[in-house]
Amino acid sequence: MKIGRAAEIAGISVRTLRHYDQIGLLHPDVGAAGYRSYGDGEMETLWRILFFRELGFPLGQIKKMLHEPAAAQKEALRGQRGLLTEKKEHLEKILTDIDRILEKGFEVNMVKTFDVSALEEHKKQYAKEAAERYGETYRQAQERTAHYGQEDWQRVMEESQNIFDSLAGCMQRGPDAPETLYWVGKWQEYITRRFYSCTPEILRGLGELYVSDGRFTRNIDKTHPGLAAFLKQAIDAYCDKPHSP
Amino acid sequence: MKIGRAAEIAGISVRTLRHYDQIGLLHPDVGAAGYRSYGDGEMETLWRILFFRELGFPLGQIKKMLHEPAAAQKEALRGQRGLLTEKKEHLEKILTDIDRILEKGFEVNMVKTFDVSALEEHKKQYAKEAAERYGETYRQAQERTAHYGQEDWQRVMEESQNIFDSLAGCMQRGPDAPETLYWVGKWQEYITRRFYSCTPEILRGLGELYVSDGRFTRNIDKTHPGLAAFLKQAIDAYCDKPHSP
DNA sequence: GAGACATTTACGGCGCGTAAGGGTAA
DNA sequence: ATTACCCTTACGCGCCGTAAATGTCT
Repeated sequence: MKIGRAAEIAGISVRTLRHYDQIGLLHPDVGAAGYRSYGDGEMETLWRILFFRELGFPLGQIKKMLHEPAAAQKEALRGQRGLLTEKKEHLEKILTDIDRILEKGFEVNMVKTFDVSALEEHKKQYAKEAAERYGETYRQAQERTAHYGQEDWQRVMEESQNIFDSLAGCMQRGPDAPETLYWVGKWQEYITRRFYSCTPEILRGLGELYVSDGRFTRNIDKTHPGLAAFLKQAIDAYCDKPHSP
Repeated sequence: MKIGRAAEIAGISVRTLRHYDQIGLLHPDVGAAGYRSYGDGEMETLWRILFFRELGFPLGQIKKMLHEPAAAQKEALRGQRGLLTEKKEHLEKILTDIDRILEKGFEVNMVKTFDVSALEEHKKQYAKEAAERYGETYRQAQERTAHYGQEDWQRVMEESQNIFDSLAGCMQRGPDAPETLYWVGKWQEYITRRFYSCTPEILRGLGELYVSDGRFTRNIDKTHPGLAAFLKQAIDAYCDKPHSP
């Protein structure tokens, strides 16, 4: 079978078949004139290649998987499942953002500053069980913010801006200065009042997020460059002191 | 502000900023020495660029959107929402496939041959309301196949293979030969018995899917090249005759 | 003059689509 | 000789990471 017919049967393009030959994914027999020839064996392999491709595997990995036993392939499937799940969750988060913007206006985007959902995401890398503990907190925030109107968001953001301004004013005093710690307390109180019960543990998680996740860092550093890093240190200092509730 | 500092504050790489300059997305001022200089205005623009980037917009589109009014931007957001929703649904479908394979084994993949969920997907392009009508059918199939074990699937696939073999044998007689129509009827009956009530309308939809969606075409043409196209014609002939139930 | 910054040019990676230019089979 | 295939080579897309070679500020 020549390449055109093989492509037609497989429902893919000739270019694709040549590409697979080039990257060593599927080498057909080659006749005297240089024509590629696909037999039953090649079509069977091609079939499996396209099968994995539909499941979202990159071609490089398919190349490795082809000659592995079924058990190893299932293992790869589990890995793939994890990857795709992450992608899906990421998309869901973006979709939530878009919906919120369409409903409440562009300004509401600052919500990210206290978004625990990203906290789950981040924590997964360190402690897997931690991820689920924030589920309830997340729902709490979702419920409460659902009732907020445009004006509420306006106020919410003013408040956070005030605290950030104050914290920025403390940056020379150091992250463990009494005044700094006072404003960290205010921040914790603000989140608790406006969104969800912000425990020291969650607060610490948010602090880490502020420096490790660009989206948060940007939001905080926007008006006061360097504040995110400072705030993280201040939060750590605050949580290490015995006076947190 | 020089490029390094700007990148640091924005939480992105220097390379990214230069890239944005190169593609005309964000032109900073340039000093005598060729150094790029980012002022408040540029940082504000950059901020908005990154905002849209987080929402999954391609840079090219961001470039256009930047100078549009908020209303047009919201319109773009709605479009983006649609795109991302499709991507998400695609991922969900793959995830379903993977789960089914992990549970029932690789062989079950042939299920696609009568997967109405893809039918929804396809119909969307032609008639939007049609999409929802298949929701119930889909759930029906989900429920019934949930109880199938490995052996059940074995039999299910043997049955479909038999019908396909018979249909392939009819290919010379033409798509409207009595024998062909008989086996089309068998196919409809088979789907109804095994998965969901297959109305002529759904059957017709499946027929179109067999030639328009590569995944289906491949599954059918695998053993009998050309059968997919033939089956579509036969289904059309069958549904045009008054003898369908 | 050393070191930390800045500059430019350019390849690579993914999965092919899409020419451009030319050989082969029936 | 035409037509319908086949071949190779190579650019392009999207978004930068990662050199490499060189200039500028303090």
